[in-house]
Amino acid sequence: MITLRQLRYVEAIARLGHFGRAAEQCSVTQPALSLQVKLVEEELGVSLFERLPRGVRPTPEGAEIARRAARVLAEVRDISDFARINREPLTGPLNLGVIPTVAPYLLPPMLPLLRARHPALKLRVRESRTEHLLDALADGSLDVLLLALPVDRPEFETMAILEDRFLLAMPASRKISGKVKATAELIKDDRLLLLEEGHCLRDQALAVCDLRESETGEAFGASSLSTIVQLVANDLGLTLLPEICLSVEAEGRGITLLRFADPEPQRTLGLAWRKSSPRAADCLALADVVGEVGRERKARTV
Amino acid sequence: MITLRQLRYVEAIARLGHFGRAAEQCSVTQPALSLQVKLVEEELGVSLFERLPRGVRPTPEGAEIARRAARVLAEVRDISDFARINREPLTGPLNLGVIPTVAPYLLPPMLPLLRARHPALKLRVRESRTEHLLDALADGSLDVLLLALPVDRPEFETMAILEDRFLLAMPASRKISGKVKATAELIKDDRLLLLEEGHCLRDQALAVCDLRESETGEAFGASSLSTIVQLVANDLGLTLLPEICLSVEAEGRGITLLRFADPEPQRTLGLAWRKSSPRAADCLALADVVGEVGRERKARTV
DNA sequence: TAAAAATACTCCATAGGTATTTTAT
DNA sequence: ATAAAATACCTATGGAGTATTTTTA
Repeated sequence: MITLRQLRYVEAIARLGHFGRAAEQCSVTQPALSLQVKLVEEELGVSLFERLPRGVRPTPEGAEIARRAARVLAEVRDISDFARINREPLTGPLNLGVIPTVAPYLLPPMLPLLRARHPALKLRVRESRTEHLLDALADGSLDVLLLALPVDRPEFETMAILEDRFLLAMPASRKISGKVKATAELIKDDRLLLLEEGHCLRDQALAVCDLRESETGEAFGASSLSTIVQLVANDLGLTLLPEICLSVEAEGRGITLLRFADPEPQRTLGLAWRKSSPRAADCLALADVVGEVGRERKARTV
Repeated sequence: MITLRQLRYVEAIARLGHFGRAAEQCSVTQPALSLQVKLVEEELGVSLFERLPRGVRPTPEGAEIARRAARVLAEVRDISDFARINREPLTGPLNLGVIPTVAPYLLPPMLPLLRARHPALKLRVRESRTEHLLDALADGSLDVLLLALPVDRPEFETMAILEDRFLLAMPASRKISGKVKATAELIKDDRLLLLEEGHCLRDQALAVCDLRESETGEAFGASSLSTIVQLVANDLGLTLLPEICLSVEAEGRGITLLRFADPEPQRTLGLAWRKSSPRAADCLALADVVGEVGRERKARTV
């Protein structure tokens, strides 16, 4: 019967192409590896490695078996992680991905709070656009994402945390009664400033204004909301801002904000993780922190 | 470090709810199991089972870990299977699913051929409609399907084997010049007889005639092509027949067949299997047999 | 109190280590 | 000729068995 130890050895040898180095990485001697590999080859009745004078090369079957072994080993690691995470949520390394239209506004208050509540957490943050984050989540280089829902990949679990309303930002120079509500028509008569393509916020803003990508004309594509706010302040157009960014981007910047009439357009922020992830408990704990910070941020600005 | 043996024990105990019976199934003594479970619980720091006076119940964490263990064990079994299948394709048990509009025509010639070429193969066949077959393939109760492509599930690998043209079947009483070609219009003026809902052939026939499901009127839903052929022979309507069925269903039955004009409508028959299946080599060997039988059957009839 | 799991203790199979030989270019 | 894998042989860990005790509704 095959053992996990044997799969570890086979995987390491396939990866390194060398019994000696694999032995070192597995913290055993080379003969120990040789023996186990021999046993596996006998048990399975296939030759796993082609022995060359300067190392080994996996046979086609060996390569496939090593790939499968790697999957098995990862899942076994997941079992240990699952147990540890359930024992003590938010400890150890956690790779978090955040979209650029959320990171600058929610991370600053989140990080100290996480540090205080979960001192054993080693958070590693990556900021990137939705599409890249989803790919990284799928291949395991990220554990959990903070982004705008919905996410259409069925292999991911998601959890909505926060409704983030959109407000219309216009130059402060325009005199508007405090009672006026924003509408899509108001925007169509002016120039809508957007983030560059690939930002989900761009697509959401277009949807709010009921515009297709093709109708945007020569719309400038900014790479950050601060840039856009500067442009708006200088009367170069209008934009939509999510409320979580207001305290950072809108105060004292020479812009006026207008709430939309009900139903107010909004995006839903939440977490996403692999359904098979052992860190579901972590995600729930993280969701608490995100929700807390988000609510506090909203309260401050609307 | 956790071992596969421990995962086997944990999985068996969770499944049976009883150390003693699990020990029996694992062919070890109960104390051996108890010890290994204890080691796992210590290593993971989680209690896996709630000990009751008449057996045990998995804790929530224990249940999740047992589920993951079952996955790991299945994948390890896959590794062994993969090796065995590569050593000797088409040996051992293989669960094949076939759609009802293919099974009666390709299986009869396939089975003796498989028996002759792969005497060690223990083929188990299930005949059902596409949807059920796909579900069974997904949950592992079938290993490979013989059906009409395409299949839209990304977790399955498919391989096209055979183009199976459709011919128009009409009552022999109608006098038609041998030169006339069938067209969709010819069918619309008459009554199209179809299989009951759920058969992919029904949908394909509707597509050929450019009809929606809603336009079929009170179309009778037959459960087999032979029934339909009888109806056609008695001048109750027309139907489309795939060429692989002709030698069985069309000879001496009082119907006339009409080829379609180019491009002739057709369905593509092929195999589907889980991408992760260890039996890809089996599938290729099986594809050879299907292709051979299919070509021979077509040659006989067109 | 009775069924079932845990413990105590012994044994042995097997993984691993050291020293050495064989292999392949 | 040389790097690297295979083999020989010994050691020791840990998994399994038998007998027995403890646990819990």
